[in-house]
Amino acid sequence: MTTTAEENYLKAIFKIVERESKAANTNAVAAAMQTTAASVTDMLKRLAEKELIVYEKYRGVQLTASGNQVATSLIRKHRLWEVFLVNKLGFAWDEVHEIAEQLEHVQGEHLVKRLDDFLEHPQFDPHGDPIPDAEGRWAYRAQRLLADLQPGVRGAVSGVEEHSAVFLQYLDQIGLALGTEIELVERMDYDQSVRVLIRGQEQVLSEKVSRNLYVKTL
Amino acid sequence: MTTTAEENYLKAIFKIVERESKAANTNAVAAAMQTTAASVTDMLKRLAEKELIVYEKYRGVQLTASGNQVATSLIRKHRLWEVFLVNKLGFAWDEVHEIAEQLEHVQGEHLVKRLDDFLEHPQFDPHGDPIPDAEGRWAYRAQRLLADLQPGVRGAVSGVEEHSAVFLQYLDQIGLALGTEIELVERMDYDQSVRVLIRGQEQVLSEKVSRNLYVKTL
DNA sequence: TTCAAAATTTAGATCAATCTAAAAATATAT
DNA sequence: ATATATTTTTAGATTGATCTAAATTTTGAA
Repeated sequence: MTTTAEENYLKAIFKIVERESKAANTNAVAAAMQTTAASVTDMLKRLAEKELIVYEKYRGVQLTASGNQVATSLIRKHRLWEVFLVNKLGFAWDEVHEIAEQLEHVQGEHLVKRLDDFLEHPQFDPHGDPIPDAEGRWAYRAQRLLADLQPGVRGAVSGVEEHSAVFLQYLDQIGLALGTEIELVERMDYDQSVRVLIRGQEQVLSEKVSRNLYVKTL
Repeated sequence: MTTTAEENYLKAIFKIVERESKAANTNAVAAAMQTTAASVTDMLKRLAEKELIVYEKYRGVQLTASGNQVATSLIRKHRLWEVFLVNKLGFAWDEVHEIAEQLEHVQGEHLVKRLDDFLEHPQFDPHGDPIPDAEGRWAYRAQRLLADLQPGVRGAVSGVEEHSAVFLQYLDQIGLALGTEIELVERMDYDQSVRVLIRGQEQVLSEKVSRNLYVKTL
């Protein structure tokens, strides 16, 4: 069927198309896959041959229905395995990406279904990202970036935009986890940093943090 | 480090050397890996280059200390994942081999340790095979083939020699699982089939079955 | 609008893992 | 002990995934 390399390309293309709302170009895919544009062109030909993508030379690439199905299933598996690693094996949220990256390619009849049952059908992964269901449907998340909230608004941390270990560890350090209540006290005109209230404690978060933190308002 | 293909060769060599108590020859490895002797020779050169095996042309192959460590770790991971699949996800014992074959190659710091903790340090996998500990030590199993027991001896099923799905399903059908108590009533001179007592019911098992079933005598 | 810069593709290699067919080495049976 | 059979290795290809360097196409700025 599809190789691991092909699957990783499909996932990368899916994410680029989702983010940019247009066909993914070769360089964007190369950057995402940490490889060269030439390698990407080769792979795109193979994926087009298998009708997993629609590829027009020099014009970028999009997923076909079956390519989309493969990518969605991979994201589903990746996020379910992340829930397993954190909730069952006790990993921290910044430690699970690389392992889930491998686990998502494990094939086996009923494996995803049984894992999903075992985990009791989680809707979100440990970073707050939605887990598509078995039919590929996505849960809608009523959340906003901390950067977009008005002063005085309260909410609970519901996800992160950036997934780097260093950012996640920083959040740990300042006592922010999924579900933590947070109130935006004031946004500084000078540098767009924000004063927030976390467990009765006032703290200052940089604009960068506020642009990478999702909050579900209460 | 080592590729998945290399790891699978090391595991195959480990098992052949264990079974035959001598260097594994090319054809035996080819049979185990379901490939050609020529492919095996190629791979042996690469593995010898990496000092994972000791390979003398035309004289067979054995594992070095580091090759042995890799193979043992793979078997440990394979069997731990099988325990996970059966005990946690609810798979049957004849359904888990292929999936564990993939899971054993997943790399990740602390993954095996955390999985082992989560499973509460099982000593045996769902087929009764011993799981080497983190230092590569094997649990000793005081078990004998049903075929080697004397009439009148009672015991509990403790493992299988053959691992095929069809054999395991046959055992399910006749009500034999790990731990099931069984008594050898009589061995027939004619065809070495055995009359056994299982949960008060007498049944006849073929010689073939008796040669593939391990019993821990009481 | 044209031409240089940027993006992309093509050409030609390389590497791991495999194959078939042929050659060489080892084992075995008369 | 020698010839035949078996086992193993070598030679030469192939495939997927990658690379660098060169050629081509597209984009956008003067």
